[in-house]
Amino acid sequence: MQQETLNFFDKVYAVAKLIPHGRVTSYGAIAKYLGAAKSARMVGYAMNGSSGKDVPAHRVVNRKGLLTGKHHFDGTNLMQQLLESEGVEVVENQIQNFEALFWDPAMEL
DNA sequence: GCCTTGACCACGG
DNA sequence: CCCGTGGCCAAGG
Repeated sequence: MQQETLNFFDKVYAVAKLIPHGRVTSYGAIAKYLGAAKSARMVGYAMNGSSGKDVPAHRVVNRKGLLTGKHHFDGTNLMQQLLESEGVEVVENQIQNFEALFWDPAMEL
C-alpha cells in the first residue's frame, strides 16, 4: 500500500508526459484533471521533483501563460528556449498565443 | 511538533 | 489587470 500522496505526484508526471509538442498547460489544469483543483500548488511542487525524469516541466506554466518556474531550471532562459524549440513563442517569460497553445487534459483527454 | 515557504488558483473589491 | 485573503498539501528548518 503505497502512499496516495505519491500517487498524486506520479499522476502529475504521467499527465505532463502526455503533453503534446508545441503545446502547454497550467498547473491548475493538471490538478483539476486529477480531481484536486485546489491543489494546484502541489503540481508545481511535484514538478520540483521532476528533475531526472521524462517530465517536460517546461511545457507546464501558470494560468497566465507565464514561465513562473523558469528560475528552477538550470539556466535563466533554458525553459524559454525549450518551448521555442517546439514552436512556442515566448516573450518576456510570457507565452504568446497562449490560449491557442493551451492543452487541457480534462478537456482534450 | 510548530512555523515558514512554495514552479498556484479562485474569489471579492 | 492589480490587490488582499483563503485554501490546499508537502518539505525544510
